[in-house]
Amino acid sequence: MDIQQLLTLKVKEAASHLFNVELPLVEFQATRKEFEGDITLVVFSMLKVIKGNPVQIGTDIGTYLQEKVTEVTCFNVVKGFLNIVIAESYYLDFFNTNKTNVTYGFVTPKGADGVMVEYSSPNTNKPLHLGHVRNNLLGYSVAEILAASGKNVYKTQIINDRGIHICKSMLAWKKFGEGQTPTSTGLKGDKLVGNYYVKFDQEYKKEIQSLIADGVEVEEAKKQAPLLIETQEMLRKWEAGDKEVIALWRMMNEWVYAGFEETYAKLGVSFDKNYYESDTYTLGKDVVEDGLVKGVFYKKEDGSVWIDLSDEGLDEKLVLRSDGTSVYITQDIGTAIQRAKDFSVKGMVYTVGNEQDYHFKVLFLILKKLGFSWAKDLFHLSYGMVDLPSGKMKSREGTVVDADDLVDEMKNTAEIISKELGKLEGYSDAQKQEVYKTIGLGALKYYILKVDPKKRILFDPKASIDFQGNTGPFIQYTYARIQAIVRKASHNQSTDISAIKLHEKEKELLKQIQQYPEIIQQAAKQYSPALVANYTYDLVKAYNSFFQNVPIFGAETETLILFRAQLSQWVGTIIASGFKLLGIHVPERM
RNA sequence: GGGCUCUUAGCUCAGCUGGAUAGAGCACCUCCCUUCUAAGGAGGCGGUCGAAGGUUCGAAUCCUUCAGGGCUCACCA
Repeated sequence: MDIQQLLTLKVKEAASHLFNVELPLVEFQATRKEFEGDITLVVFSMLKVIKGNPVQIGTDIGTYLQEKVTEVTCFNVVKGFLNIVIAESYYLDFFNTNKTNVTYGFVTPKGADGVMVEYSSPNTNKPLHLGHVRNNLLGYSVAEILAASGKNVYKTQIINDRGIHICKSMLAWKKFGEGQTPTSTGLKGDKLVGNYYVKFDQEYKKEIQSLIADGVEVEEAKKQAPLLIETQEMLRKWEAGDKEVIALWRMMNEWVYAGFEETYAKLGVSFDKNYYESDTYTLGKDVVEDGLVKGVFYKKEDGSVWIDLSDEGLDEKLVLRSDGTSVYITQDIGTAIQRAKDFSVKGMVYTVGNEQDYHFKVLFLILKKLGFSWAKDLFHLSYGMVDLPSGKMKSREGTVVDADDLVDEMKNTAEIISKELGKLEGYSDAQKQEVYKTIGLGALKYYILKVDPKKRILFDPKASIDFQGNTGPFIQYTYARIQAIVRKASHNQSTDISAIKLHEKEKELLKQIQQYPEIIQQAAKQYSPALVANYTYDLVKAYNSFFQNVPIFGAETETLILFRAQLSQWVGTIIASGFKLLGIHVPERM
């Protein structure tokens, strides 16, 4: 039990003892710097239950706490705030009992409390770009955070490997590709296929122009263009299982998967299971039948099936076309049910951009109406778009920021700065490259994850990513600095530190560390890596201030040296732990 | 037009269920490397929290209206 929990109990006890009332909630906050104290009870919020003068009430409760709680040494009351001073022995105890606990802050998963996190879910017709990068980093990090908070987590993606858009790149390759392969061109498979997707669009536009020149109306020209007709024909063949088309589709998809694997490895993300839309796109139809029987859905005269959500403030939504084929949401219904069977999970998290907010609202509602008990535990991890200074990324206009290029660029920048500073003497080239990669990726990941997922990010590839201030490298640097201390320190763990007088900066650090478990829980509850990022930053700021103002190896006594070195080491461990939750590595030197 | 969402310092962002004088970083200006890594530290400058009302002991936070930005409202995915 931490001090806040203990005090909460005792304040309730005081209220019932002194004022004969039951307190519904007790509100604490950190004491502001300008006042004496460690933790502050907000008396104002209790006035609804306890009538009287807040200063008097605060004083009465303070007196009670000082008498009954050994950790409380003294207190003061300012207006409606009761500032409580906690004994140093409490912080030293906290240090001694937790400093070597490697899973400090983590809750071990128990039982079948599983949750599935879906993220990435790319199309196989073009390479991953900046938008996917945000998606991947968010999904991966949320999965890590949920796992740390005590859940069994399964990471998945659903690969959109079929449909008219996939046929476009296939057709373009067939017509204009001249047998090019990743091996023959030296291109990554996803890049090669992406080029043909672009090629399709170019040729398609040419055909439209020439039709228009022949006097065809614009809309009509778009429909009549031979390339489009051929693509539609190809899709029909694919659905019919045409051997030649399927073989082409398999081959090109394999190229893309190899390319994606490379990018995922570069980003440091991974999945426990992949789903493929080509396997799942027929799912959900039987559920619609089921829902019809239950009266959740209804059929219109033309045979199409709908759900009426106007009671919920939404519209009517189509779930099956009049020709009996399924739409996007039909598949999602089927896939969700499939997954609930595959892994017996309680919750599912969908990492998908906020342009699909409405879709997921509808999806979750339908699943609830169909009566699935797990439907209440579904969550759409909705995030804002990543915009460029020039506006939205458009693949057709070539303004996309490619994921691979971006990572490489970050690494190069890290390399340039690192070489200027020249702190890696003695490292082999391979070790140096590893450090550059760690720093470059750290900068990118932190930059994206420190922002609240809901907010959109304006990304300026040239100016956005810094290496100073509230950045990944700043935090990594602090870690590297601490490791220098750890290397130098003696590793005697058993010195009695109970007589130490804590420095203000040390106490500050211990208070910060104490918050870590709660931060993980909050971040999990809110699905927000940003909370972890900002916490880590605050911790590092507090450490740097300590580092610069308090001598470690120059301390007066051996005990003090050891304590400070161990405290440093612990801070380092928590930095590494927090960063791991963000999917960011930390370097031993930089 | 309906729905959802965002707007905090010149720029990028914190600010958790309403709590003390709204906080960081970047940029700009001062200082600090014969001490453990200066990718650092100490300080300064900079704010009518988009606007106006309301709720109350107290509002950046909750409610209403308005302005501006984004997304969305397909028998596309």
